[in-house]
Amino acid sequence: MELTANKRDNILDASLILFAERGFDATTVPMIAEKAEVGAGTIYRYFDSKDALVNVLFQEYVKRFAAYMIKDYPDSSANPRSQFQHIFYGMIRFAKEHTNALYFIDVNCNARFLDDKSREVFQEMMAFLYSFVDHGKRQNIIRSLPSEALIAVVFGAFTRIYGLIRKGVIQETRELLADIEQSCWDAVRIHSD
Amino acid sequence: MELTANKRDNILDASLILFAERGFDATTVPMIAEKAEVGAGTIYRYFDSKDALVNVLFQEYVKRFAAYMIKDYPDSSANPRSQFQHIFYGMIRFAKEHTNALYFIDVNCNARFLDDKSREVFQEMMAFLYSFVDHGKRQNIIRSLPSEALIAVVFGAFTRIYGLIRKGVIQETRELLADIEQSCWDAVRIHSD
DNA sequence: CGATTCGGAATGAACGTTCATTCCGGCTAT
DNA sequence: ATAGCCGGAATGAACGTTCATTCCGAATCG
Repeated sequence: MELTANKRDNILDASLILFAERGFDATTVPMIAEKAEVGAGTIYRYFDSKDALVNVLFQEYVKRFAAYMIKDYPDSSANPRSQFQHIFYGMIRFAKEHTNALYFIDVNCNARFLDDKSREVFQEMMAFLYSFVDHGKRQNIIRSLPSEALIAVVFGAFTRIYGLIRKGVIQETRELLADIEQSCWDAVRIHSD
Repeated sequence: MELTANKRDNILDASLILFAERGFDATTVPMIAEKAEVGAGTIYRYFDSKDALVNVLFQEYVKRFAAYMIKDYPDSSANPRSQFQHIFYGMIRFAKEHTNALYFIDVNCNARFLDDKSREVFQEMMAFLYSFVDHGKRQNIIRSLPSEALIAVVFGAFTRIYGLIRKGVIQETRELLADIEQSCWDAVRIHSD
């Protein structure tokens, strides 16, 4: 039982690293098998196909990502500034622990191989972000731009930064992250000056 | 001669669309041939390999992108605010005319299939942006974050926005673009309030 | 308690398919 | 007429997937 669960996890872990490093199409099943230290056929004991595998992986991590942001989220009586901070630090915690997963989600969230379930799980996560943005816009604290655009700005900036951290170009320090958070907030908030 | 140049261009145009839509690995040479309305073998009359083709395409468009930003760039006596605006509107002009190319460059600027020349051309473009950021930091107008991070924030936000425009999720209006420009500037500048 | 049987998990060689690339017969333009 | 460009069938490598076989621990029997 232990070993069984372990192999499945080994396959998922190996896939995530390879998909993040090389992309889905450039990763072959034998590559995954080698990294997971299982036979190529074993992968098909746990997953119907390479496509099914990537979808399981995607859904798994999108759900976790959403959980990081939603956990202890200040309710709608809280001010947008602290809600933003909560979401952003949730993203940071996820990114710290699952840097490859963040990159994998980011690159593949519109990929052609995603099935309906994967798209649905992703949209659920986005719906949460829309509700936050709309709340802030109603209070005249967040810029009145399309919600998609505001989310794109923050998400784009954030994933890029973690791309640089992933590659070792910049160091992930508390100060840097605090500054980036402020920078992203300044991008979406309405300014008085 | 006319026809010859035309075929080469057809191949490049078809490749750009397909690489942007499906990605490099999921685009086959016969697909390119069909879209370009040439035989598969003809592609190899103009390019050594699929890899060589994608590198030519990448370098071509990175150079054009850089040209859009650098043309009429205000010299270092100008203030960073107007320099930023110039760069940003250069990016917008490029993105408007070559939306697929922007997406293609963005997604593939770290791809494993890029050769030394492609990386060099890309780095040249980045060097220009570094010099702008450093200039602004020295004048205490731009946040003292790593230049890579500041560029990533703006670039990440910008390419995401054009991703949405490309997909038709949001409309590309003069007002939206002006707001996004302001939003990105607010992300990198030092605030007085 | 050791020997034997058993069943499902694991394997990797082999399969059909599809890829990037080559090659050559025919077509075009002069 | 013919030189050279062109197209698409041919090719071999590599892909995702399958399946006959091996392996291994638990259950059963003597």
